[in-house]
Amino acid sequence: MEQILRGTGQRVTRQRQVLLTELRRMVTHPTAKEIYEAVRYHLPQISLGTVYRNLGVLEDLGLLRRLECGGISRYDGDLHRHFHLQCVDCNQVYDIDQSLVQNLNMDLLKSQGFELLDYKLDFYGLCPSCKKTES
Amino acid sequence: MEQILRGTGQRVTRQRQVLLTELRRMVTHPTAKEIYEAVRYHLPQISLGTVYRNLGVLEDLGLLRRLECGGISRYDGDLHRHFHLQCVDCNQVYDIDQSLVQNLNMDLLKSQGFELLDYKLDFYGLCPSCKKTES
DNA sequence: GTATATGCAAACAATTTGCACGCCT
DNA sequence: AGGCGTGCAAATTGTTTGCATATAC
Repeated sequence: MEQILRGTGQRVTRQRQVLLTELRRMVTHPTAKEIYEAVRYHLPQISLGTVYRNLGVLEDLGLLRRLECGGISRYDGDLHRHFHLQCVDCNQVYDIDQSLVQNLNMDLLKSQGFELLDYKLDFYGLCPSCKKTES
Repeated sequence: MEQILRGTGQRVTRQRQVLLTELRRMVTHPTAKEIYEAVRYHLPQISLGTVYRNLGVLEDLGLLRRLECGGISRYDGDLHRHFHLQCVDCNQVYDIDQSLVQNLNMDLLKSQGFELLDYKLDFYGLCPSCKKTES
């Protein structure tokens, strides 16, 4: 992270270091406020505005990913390509390994004149525990 | 639409009829406010609150789909299965035919205990016109 | 006639922003 | 030393909600 920040003329601050460290530790796809709470444990003076600003900076640099979950943003520090399943009952977000989806043929799109930069594949359904409760 | 509404004990109002008709006519994946403007042309007294309420109702009934685009919702009246490409430059949303993505193997997920209800595949990149301007 | 839907406006919640001060380089 | 980053609080924006009235059934 430090090299990437410095490479773009931006500064390595304690707030950014702690934020990314905490996000990478969390496996729950936290919201901005949840990240704020986690970071505040180490930096009691940090503000929510700084969290939002730095989430934006780190997202632009590709150091984290933002998920759109029912109108609010959640964040993911795991950069290895994978998908998500959001439970429509408890709203928890689960990781789905990319290998479950085969033959995503990206090249075809480029032939239509689009410059393809990224993609997101999201599933919606019931997680095993909610599925049990439903019945 | 009328049968589906009545089937769930809900009423067929002029607001709902015009809203869905207008949305189906629009090919631009409009926001709630854009839909409000279009509908207001026919129903000058309609309120934005009613538009939001009815977008929710019609979405729950599966009569339209909601897209999450950079923190705000856009709506799609085209129910045939297709994907979207959002231009990261002009933010326009383009339709991508499902046939461009082959072998999306949904069955594998179910074997892990999830009840799979829906999925969304979204691409991000540059549309042909923005791609030209960039270079 | 009765319950649901509407219009209006206020409330809400997530996110952004302006500004004076602080800290990274 | 200089400028980017921060904390704080206020502003903004998309969306939701309470309530009295209107309307579909």
